This record gives sequence, structure tokens and C-alpha cells, in this order.
Amino acid sequence: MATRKKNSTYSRNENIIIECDLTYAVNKIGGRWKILILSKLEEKKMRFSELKKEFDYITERMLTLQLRALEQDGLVKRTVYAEVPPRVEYELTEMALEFGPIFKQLSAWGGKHRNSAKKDVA
Amino acid sequence: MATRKKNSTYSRNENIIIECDLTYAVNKIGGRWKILILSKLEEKKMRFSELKKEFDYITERMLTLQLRALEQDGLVKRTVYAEVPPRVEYELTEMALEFGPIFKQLSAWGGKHRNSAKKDVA
DNA sequence: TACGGTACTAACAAACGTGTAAGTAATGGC
DNA sequence: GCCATTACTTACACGTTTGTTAGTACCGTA
Repeated sequence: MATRKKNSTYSRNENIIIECDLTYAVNKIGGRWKILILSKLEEKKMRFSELKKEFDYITERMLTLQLRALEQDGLVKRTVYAEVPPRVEYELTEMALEFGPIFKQLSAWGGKHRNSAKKDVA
Repeated sequence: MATRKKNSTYSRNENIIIECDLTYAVNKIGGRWKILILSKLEEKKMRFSELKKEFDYITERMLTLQLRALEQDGLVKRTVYAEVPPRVEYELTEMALEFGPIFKQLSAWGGKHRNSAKKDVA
């Protein structure tokens, strides 16, 4: 997601798949940490170090990568303050805020079926 | 997604992440082909070979894996007819049908921002 | 001069997802 | 007997994502 693409079928298929609006959207929020980050930022803008504290098992590298990808995709806005211990704040863009209601529904779906999945099978 | 998990931080983080209803939901539809498959099956139940024709760059292996995962997650129902050239039909479960409206919104989001992304940046 | 704090980056390694190619079973038609 | 058809499975290899560890720049403070 943040690295270069190689040739071969892997990428060829990727291109085909991205043709789909739905897949396009889901890809933007896919990955291990993106949704969690977006959820946090939905509440309020946060600094790098604050985000890091929220998910204390994420590494700085991963947090950086995910934030970069989100920024690249226009979902978060990054603001750097030229201070001495650096200060960088991240906040959602309008585009990302539009995910809000969708996230709520997905979350509701998850909550509903995560619990029932323990008993049912189909 | 269809393979066994190993130990180490990779899996440890996965567990932490799955605590979130939202991530739980998105993980069910993540992966390269799942959404496309679900979209197709939303229209009507289909045979393995029909699905294969729909996405002609998917390999049989991938299609099988994705369908198995979806079945495991309770999103598709698999029906085998004991005929001579085998016939297997796949259809969505109720659980999966509940994704319908959410998919529509995600798709709309994708359509909207996929086009504007070509001009804008933030 | 050494030290601490913030927000990173680089080089490397492990785990996972995806693709390739070939092979399987069952049976009806030739 | 031999082939075709369907829905797979297996063994292997590639490519990507994620994690590990160490290091960077900046400047104010001690």
C-alpha cells in the first residue's frame, strides 16, 4: 500500500480490481491500523505521540506508514509546527469525515455478528 | 486469512485489533476478491464456474480460497448437488445481505472520490 | 558537552496473501 | 478404454504488509 508495485499478475489483477468503486473505497481503509487511526481522529485531531499512546502495540514505523498512506489518499491532513521538539498534528479531511456514518453501520454489523458468531455457524 | 496464524507480535496485534467491531467487520470483507464476489452474489446465486467467468483473471485456487473463507465467516452458503459433473451453488446468507446498504454507500463514496482524486489532493 | 524529547527514517527480517502449474475424482458420451 | 466436464486440491514461488532494531535532526536545558 505504501510501497512500489512490481509487475506481474499480482499488480495486473490489482488494477482490474481497483476499477470497482466499492473495492476502491475498502482498499483505502484496509490494512491493519488505518481504521483504528481514523476512528481516533474522528473524535479529535491528535499528535503523532498521542496516537502512538492510543495503540500501544503499534510501532512508530507502522504508525508513520499508515499516516503517510492516509495522507496520500487524502484522508488525513498533516500539520507541522516548526517548534523545537517537533509537533505534528493529524486530523481528518472532509472526505474522511464522510466515512463517519458508514463506519457506524459497519461497526454495528460487527458488534451484532461478532457475538452471534460464537453460537451460530451460518 | 485462510491460513494458520503463527505466534509473535504479528498475531498478538491481530488479536488486539479484532477487538474492534469496525475492524472485525472490515476484515471479513477484506482481501482481494471478497467484495467482488459478494457483489456478484448479491444479484443472484451462482455456480463456481459462473463466478469464475465473471472475473476472468481470478485463478481457481483464489476463487476457492475466497469462497471458503466467506463460507467460514458465514457470509455465503454453499450447496453441493450430487451430480456427475459436480454442481455447486453459492449464495449469500442473511448476514451478508445486511451488508447491502453499506456496500452501496461505500461504493458511492468510492465513485465520488475516485473521480475527484484525479484533480484534488486534499 | 551530554541529555532529553519529538517525529520521524533506514536496513533488515518474518509472516501473510496471492499467483502458477499441475493433478484429482466421478461419470456419461464416443 | 479414452476424453471431456466441473469443482476442486496440492506444492511451490513471488510480492506485499507488518514488525524489529537502530539511528537521525533539532534545540533547549543542565
